[in-house]
Amino acid sequence: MSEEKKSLNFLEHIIEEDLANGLPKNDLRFRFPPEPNGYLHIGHTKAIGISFGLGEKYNAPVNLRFDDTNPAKEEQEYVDAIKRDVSWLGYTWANELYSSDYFQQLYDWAVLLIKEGKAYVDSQSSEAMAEQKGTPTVPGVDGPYRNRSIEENLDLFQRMKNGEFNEGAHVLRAKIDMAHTNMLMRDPIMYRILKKHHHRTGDTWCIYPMYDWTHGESDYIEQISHSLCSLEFKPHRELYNWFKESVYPYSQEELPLLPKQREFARLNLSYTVMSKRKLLKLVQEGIVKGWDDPRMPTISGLRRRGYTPAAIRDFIERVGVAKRDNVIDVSLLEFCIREDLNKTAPRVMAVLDPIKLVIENYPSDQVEWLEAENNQEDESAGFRKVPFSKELYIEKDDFKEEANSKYFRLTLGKEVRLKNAYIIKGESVVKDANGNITEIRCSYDPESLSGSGTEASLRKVKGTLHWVSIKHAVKAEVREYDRLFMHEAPDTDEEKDFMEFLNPDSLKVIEAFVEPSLTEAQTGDRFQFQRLGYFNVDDDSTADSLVFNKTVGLRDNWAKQTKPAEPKPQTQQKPQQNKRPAIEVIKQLGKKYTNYPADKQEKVKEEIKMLAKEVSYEDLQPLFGTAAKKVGTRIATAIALGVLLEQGLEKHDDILEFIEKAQEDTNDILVAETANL
RNA sequence: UGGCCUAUGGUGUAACUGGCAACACGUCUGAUUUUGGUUCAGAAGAGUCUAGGUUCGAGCCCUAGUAGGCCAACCA
Repeated sequence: MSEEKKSLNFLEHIIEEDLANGLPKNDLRFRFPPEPNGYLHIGHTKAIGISFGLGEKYNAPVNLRFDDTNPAKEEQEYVDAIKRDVSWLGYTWANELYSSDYFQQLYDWAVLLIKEGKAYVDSQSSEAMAEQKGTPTVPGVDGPYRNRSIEENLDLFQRMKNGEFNEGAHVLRAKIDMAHTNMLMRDPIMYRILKKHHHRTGDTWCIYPMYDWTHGESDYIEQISHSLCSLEFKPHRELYNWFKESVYPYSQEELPLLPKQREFARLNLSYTVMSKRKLLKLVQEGIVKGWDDPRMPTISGLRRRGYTPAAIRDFIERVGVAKRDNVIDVSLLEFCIREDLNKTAPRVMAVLDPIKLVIENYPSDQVEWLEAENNQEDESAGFRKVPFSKELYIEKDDFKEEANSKYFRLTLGKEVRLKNAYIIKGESVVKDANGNITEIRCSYDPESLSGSGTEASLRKVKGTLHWVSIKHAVKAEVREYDRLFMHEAPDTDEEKDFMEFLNPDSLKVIEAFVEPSLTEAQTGDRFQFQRLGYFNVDDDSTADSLVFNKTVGLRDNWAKQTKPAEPKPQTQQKPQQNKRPAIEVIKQLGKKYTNYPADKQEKVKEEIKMLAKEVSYEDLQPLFGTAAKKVGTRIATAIALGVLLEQGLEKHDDILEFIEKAQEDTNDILVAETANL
């Protein structure tokens, strides 16, 4: 009875392999190590989901460890926000820990490293050190303090710790190799003097350890088995290993397990940015109202926007884990939240862009409280009452004086159903002096009440409209959001700053009318405004002035048909394809050539001819040797060759040979293309 | 002119130690529907960056290219 096995991602493969090679399952331990210098965003959720997800999968502890080694940037406010966000997502950490808890241990180990000659105090300016460090292509050179005596190093380091020196006077460096191809191995700094107050250790320390030294050893101290981080830390792995192996002999009795760092590609989401620095800029420049602005990709922003933890976790699951750079389409995130909310959100009626509808044959003073189902996807959701009367608001978009048969909504002379109420027929319109419609007049069929079971009520009409009784309508502010940036990957453009792609219309504030039941709604409550989308009650909402956020719209096939004009944003052009040499493109086009239908082949052929004009004989020549079975490539070569010959290329022997072989081929196209060369 | 990493439909991820490329989103049909939603049925779309090699057989292995990413903070 094997449940179909879910395929593993590469991290799970690594763990399975370690387990198979004898790592006890009980030794599995993970960690999520945020620096408390900003708010968590959806990108972090991936890292959280990976490590906490693995913890859940293998029933292993996951530590929440604050990587707080830089007192200049870190604050308690961020610690609190991070804890709140991780909890909100529904994860439970085994221990709440701080790198700063290990400062003493780190210091003790550093002293031992100095004694072994593996670390030294450097007393140069940062500029001088940077110069000696070299560049990726130029090896570094040793600095003048590199070979200080162990005694001097010990003395200096001790005095650094005691606060005898000013910031910048000295640093402690690991002594590795200034000419190493990995720049991180060129005697990396382990400690710097920082006379700053730390949010946890106060003024106890005036030297603070750097990331590489701290992070790996914190993993080691916590006996983390798999330390998972994003790809940009790949080069750090070598140093991570150097440090941990250097320290291992000191503590192998108490700390037998050496952690293993592995790296995955971080998440990018289309039409937004995903770096704390850039998000902070949006906050500081007032582009958004704060870290929790519903347009922000922060966890707190998504939460305020109405996203659910379940939807976000589902999203992370679907996104997968691998090692290549990626840009996830927001439509996947939207799919996840719709899927969750569709099952759980109560339906209500709200009109965002109202126009008055008068039912001429409905008694002026009559009010009916009609039965409305709260959620047809959830039987337990029950029913509520909505008031109906002679004068209603409907959506402006839901009426046209005349329209073709594809338009299912209200027109003059046609019937539609009012959701939960009656079938109506458009009769006439009232216009102002400028010809704008100010009022729609209709008649209703008193026999057609929803759910009454009468023959009239069962009549099929093509459209159903939502509405709200004017007399009973409640005013509410609705905030509609659009993407923050116009560019799919705003921070990848080489010339333009990401701020240049800001969408000026990312927020639209609307005065809407909602059904009266919504006066009961509490902050955070989520609803489906029928036919419109999902909305939640914003933090700014009060009892007498409701504020809603639009979480996400419903899928809308009608809108797609109406304006297919929206040009597919050009941004999907792969930058690589733009810069690719013509010959490369020709090869690619050729490869698929034989699969294309005839008309497409014509097009591709023209394209190849265009490209061939940029190709030299030297480019093309190697393709003459293309394997016989790769017919497409040979066809493309033939087409391109034709262009070159036309331009006066001489027929070398290898060209003749190529043509000769092609003529003998069984593929008609190839034969035809080479026939008149 | 250096080192490291990556390359599979529009997007993202699969394909157990080589066996004629799967799933999801998106797109497009059709059915159902008192939400142009949901649900259901179906379709299109990749010969796996290129070339060569090993093999009976390569997305997986080897070689050489090409393209993209990361690396020069007393940040993490």
